[in-house]
Amino acid sequence: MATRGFAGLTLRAVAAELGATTGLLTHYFPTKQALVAYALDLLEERTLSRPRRQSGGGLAALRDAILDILPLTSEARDSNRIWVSSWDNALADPALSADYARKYAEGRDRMLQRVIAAQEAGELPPGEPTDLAAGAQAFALGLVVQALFDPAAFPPGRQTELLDNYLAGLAAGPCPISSPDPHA
Amino acid sequence: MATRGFAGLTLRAVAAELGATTGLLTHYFPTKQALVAYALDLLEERTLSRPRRQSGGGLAALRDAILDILPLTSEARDSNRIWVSSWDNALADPALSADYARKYAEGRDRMLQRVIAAQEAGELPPGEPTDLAAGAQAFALGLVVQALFDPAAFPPGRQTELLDNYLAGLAAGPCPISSPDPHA
DNA sequence: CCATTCGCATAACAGTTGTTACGGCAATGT
DNA sequence: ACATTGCCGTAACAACTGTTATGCGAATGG
Repeated sequence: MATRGFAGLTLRAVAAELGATTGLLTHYFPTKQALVAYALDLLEERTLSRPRRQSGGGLAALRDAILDILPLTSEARDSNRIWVSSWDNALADPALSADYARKYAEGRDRMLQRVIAAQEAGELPPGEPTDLAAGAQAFALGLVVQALFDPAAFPPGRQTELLDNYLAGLAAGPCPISSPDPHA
Repeated sequence: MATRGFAGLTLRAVAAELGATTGLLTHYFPTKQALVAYALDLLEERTLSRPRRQSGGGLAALRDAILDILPLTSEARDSNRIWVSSWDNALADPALSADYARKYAEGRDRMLQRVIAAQEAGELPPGEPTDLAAGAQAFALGLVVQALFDPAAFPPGRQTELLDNYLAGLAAGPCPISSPDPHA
């Protein structure tokens, strides 16, 4: 199921996996889209309510948030696999696209709170925190994609190494260099 | 085509877009997978041979490389849209997955060369350049995904702003903090 | 203990998919 | 001018899709 791709996700396949038939599925879901929507909601809820890392406040909390996203375990890999596969379907439907946009905006908000906390703790230099939050989520998402396609090149240790390097750069870095001013 | 998703990419739809029928397609391609493989190869070649930004060496070159990836124009948005949509199909086939892994490894190599050049020019602090390259591509990929789902929140100006902030952090930052040494 | 309702399997349905076979039409070579 | 070749449209094919209709068996309620 997590290995056959979104295109191979057919009602009969799901029913077979459940040891049931299509009758059950059509009895509980009016349409297939409703089923996949429910399944993805369930996946999101499950991963969100999964025991989260909580090794500290400030920068460590930001690190934890990203670690909770990365495919470091086989379970997390499957989740990300399904999620990435669902992007095709989501991009084809404007309503679903808006839903996904909202989800990622919420993700950035979660990052934002931790970025602000880290800044207040002095672990991150000042600077527009929303930019840092968006950048952190971009880093996480991009690393997820690369790790999914090349698990051998991105074992858990490598992923955390890259993350720690990224965070170290953030901590030492971003003096707010305003973009070159055309008129001056 | 770029808007109907990968699942809606049917032989008859492609033929209709071409003003032809399925006979033409089956005459030139033994199977559908061969067609999409050719189409994606063509897309890759076209975007790779597209006029690339070249505003300078070192860090500016790295910036250019990422700008060439981001969906800053409608054309680039369509390319990225198709590319992201193809991930579902690619993840379902191990051989295709390996192909994609190779492609992204090549992308990291392109980043790597520019990272090294920037380091030699003193525009980036020393540190493992392969890590920076992987991080830069992760940042680019993740920003692509977020921008595709929420174009309103990530207009071109916002994307370049985030990129410049990221690069500024890189330039000021990464003093090579080795990860905590267990035995010492 | 019987009537009723509900849950779900069975089966049929129309539509679409990739693929294959066939035939005509135009270009080409002699 | 004629035969031949290859291009490609037409149409058929089997397989499979989501969805709908039907019916049986068990649980439920009086």
